[in-house]
Order: sequence, then structure tokens, then C-alpha cells
Amino acid sequence: MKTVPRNLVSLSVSTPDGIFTAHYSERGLAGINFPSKQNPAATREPENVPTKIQAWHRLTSAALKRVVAGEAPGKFPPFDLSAGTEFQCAVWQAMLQIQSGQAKSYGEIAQAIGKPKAVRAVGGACGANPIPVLVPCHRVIAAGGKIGGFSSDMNWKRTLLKREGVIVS
DNA sequence: CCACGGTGGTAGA
DNA sequence: TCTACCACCGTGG
Repeated sequence: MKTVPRNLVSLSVSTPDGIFTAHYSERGLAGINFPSKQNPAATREPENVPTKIQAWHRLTSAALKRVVAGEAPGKFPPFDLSAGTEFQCAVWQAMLQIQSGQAKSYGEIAQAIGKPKAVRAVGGACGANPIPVLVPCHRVIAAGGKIGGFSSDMNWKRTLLKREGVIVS
């Protein structure tokens, strides 16, 4: 993955599970961070950003709160996935097709993007997903209903799946 | 349960 | 380039 320098605007989203941080480029939502103890503060106050981004952030906040509650997200802001490779974007796009309460295996995702043997690589692309929760990488599990892995806290994956009613072994 | 080989994409040297 | 990772998967003990 190449790191293109971009000016990102960071804003906070308060949820019952803590404060997420959302990052916006001029193209749309570019990243989300899980709450962390050192509380990665927003770089700006919402009043001081372009109204376009304020509108995106309202959509992000609402969608994030719903998914964290185990509900369908509703409307998304535009996503800026320009940091990803072509392969990663294909995987992320496939993940967006998984509805709330459903799950697919890494193998099924590989098949869905027409590269049935790129199974391990799909796992790598999941870990590189810059917009967790909204791009639902937590709904990608291992074959046979096993939980699989997660980049950050495995607890988040278990919690989100459980709230959506997905049973894993 | 465990070991192992086949895989494709990515990052780093 | 080459190499060493991997959020995998199926098969075989």
C-alpha cells in the first residue's frame, strides 16, 4: 500500500462504546479509528470544517451508531478509498454487499471477486480496511463458522457479530 | 485435535 | 528483483 500524503480532517463520534474518530479527505470518508484509551482527539471542531464535511460527518455518526448497536447502517457518506490497491478495493466493495446480520467466509469473498484462490490475500485486505464497522470487515469470518482474526481488538469483532445476531463457533 | 502444502497479494530490503 | 510474512482452506493423520 502506498502512502499518499493527504490533508485529513478528523472529527469525533461519541457512542456508548467510546469515542470513535472519523477522518475525511476532500473526496469523502477516508478512515475510522476505534476508541482508544489515549482518546485520539478530533483535530478540529465540527463548526470549523466545510459544510460538505459536516454533512458527511452527520451521516457517518448516524451510521456508526446504528451498526455499533447491531442495526442496519442507513445512508453512507461517500467513501474515499483511494489509499487502497485495486485488489483491496474489490474486497472492500464485496464486503459492503454483506447485509447486517449476515456473514461470509474469506473464501466466499475471494470467489465473489473472481479470484477463488486468493483466499489468504482476502484476509490481508480485510486487515487493511481503513473504514472498519461501516465497511463491515467484522462480517468476514473463517470457513466452518469459525471466528477468524481481526486487526485490532478481537473483542470488537465478537461484539459486533453478536449484536447483529450472528452465531460463531 | 495438529501438521502441512497450496495458494495470491503486500511490504520491505 | 527476491523474500518473508499472512485475519485462509482443504486434506490427512
